[in-house]
Amino acid sequence: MQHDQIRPPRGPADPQRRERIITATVDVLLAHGMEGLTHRAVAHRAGVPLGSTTYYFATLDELRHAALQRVVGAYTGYMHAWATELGQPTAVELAEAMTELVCLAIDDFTEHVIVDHELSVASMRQPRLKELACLYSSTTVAVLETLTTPVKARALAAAMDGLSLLGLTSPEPLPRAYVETVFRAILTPDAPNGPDAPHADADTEAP
Amino acid sequence: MQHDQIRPPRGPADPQRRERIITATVDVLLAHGMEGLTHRAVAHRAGVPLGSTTYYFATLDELRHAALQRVVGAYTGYMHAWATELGQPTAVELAEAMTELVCLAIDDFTEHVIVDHELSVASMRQPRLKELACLYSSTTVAVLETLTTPVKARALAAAMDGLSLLGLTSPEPLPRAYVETVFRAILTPDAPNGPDAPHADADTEAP
DNA sequence: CGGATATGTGTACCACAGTACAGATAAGCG
DNA sequence: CGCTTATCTGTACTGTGGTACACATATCCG
Repeated sequence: MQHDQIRPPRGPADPQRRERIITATVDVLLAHGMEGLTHRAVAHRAGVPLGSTTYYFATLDELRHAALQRVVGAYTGYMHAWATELGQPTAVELAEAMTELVCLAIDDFTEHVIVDHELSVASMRQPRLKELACLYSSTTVAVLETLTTPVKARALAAAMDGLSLLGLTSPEPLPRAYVETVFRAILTPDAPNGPDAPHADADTEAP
Repeated sequence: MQHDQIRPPRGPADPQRRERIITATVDVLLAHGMEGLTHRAVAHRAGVPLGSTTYYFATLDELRHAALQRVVGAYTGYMHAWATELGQPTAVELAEAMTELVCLAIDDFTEHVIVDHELSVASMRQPRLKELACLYSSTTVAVLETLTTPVKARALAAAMDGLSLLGLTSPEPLPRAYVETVFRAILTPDAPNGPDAPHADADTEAP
């Protein structure tokens, strides 16, 4: 406190250490979920001493929050890019794209989606997580609203969450046709499709 | 082992003790979630000594499983009764009934629904819970299939899960109109409703 | 009624994990 | 080059919680 120092008193030896800790935290979350997130697991993963994790983040809550922020950020970024690439799809195209999206999420981004759901559920009992969970859910609706009408966007968003939940819950993989019929039911009027008569391959029993 | 005893060697002093422990476990789950489920909390709640909880259930997993079974059972029972009472609704009636159902779930059965979601999410990392989580999700679809076409039933089920997730996640209560438009989007063809032009009051921003 | 056996419980052990903090280390300055 | 000060880390403390298990208690049979 001598010279009214304004700049940070000293630069840290490894300026990326904080970042690496967050990254490691995300990795631990993906691998073991909220339940498995511990200071020690993060420290091990990041290759830093245990003390570092509490040095850069006062409490485990803070650390978790920082990591979840990054996860949600990845989601919002991904979704915006996805929508941009889609342009102005027709109803059928959108149904197809959403099917692709959900199947990809379940198959290739399993851990990410699981963490997203864990965040949502955790936010139900921990108000401190509400904000992030809301950002997540509102992003979906906001992005879909650029592709269809507001009402359908809501329905699609809800269905998307429900389907990914189902896909990750059921032991067998969710049939692609199953997913697609749901989105078509929302996006295309009954008439063109036949009054709901299911496609031959779309009638697989719900797992 | 003297007389080849076949009947259970002796009746327990309090034959309802086991049941009371399960009930207490459910209560703890409702109040504090999976995270907060501990032997001690259950014992306290049930008014039994700590040892009892491990006496009747070898492990915490077992206890949790028994309690979740009861929660899911309550859900399936409720849903079947709900569908029975509905009879053969029109599309509009069904949309209304589902709106009522979701709003009621969020407002009056909050803790129950939260536990349901906790079960679903937990089952993603714990295969031992898959079976129960599946029973839960498949019940919804099965019940709805008695009220509408299979494809719409799936869409409704997915949307229902997504909406309750959203309702429990968002800080402000989910507007009733918001919920209803989603179900109407699935259940009623575009034409009669106007091509998706939202109702005046149904356009509340997503929370 | 007394002993044998099933039934139930209080206590203690152990592992895990969040966090505090005394010290170690390194950077700047005179 | 040594002192001061900020930066970092190893270790230890503490609370929590699952589970084991030695004892207590109750039932039944002879």
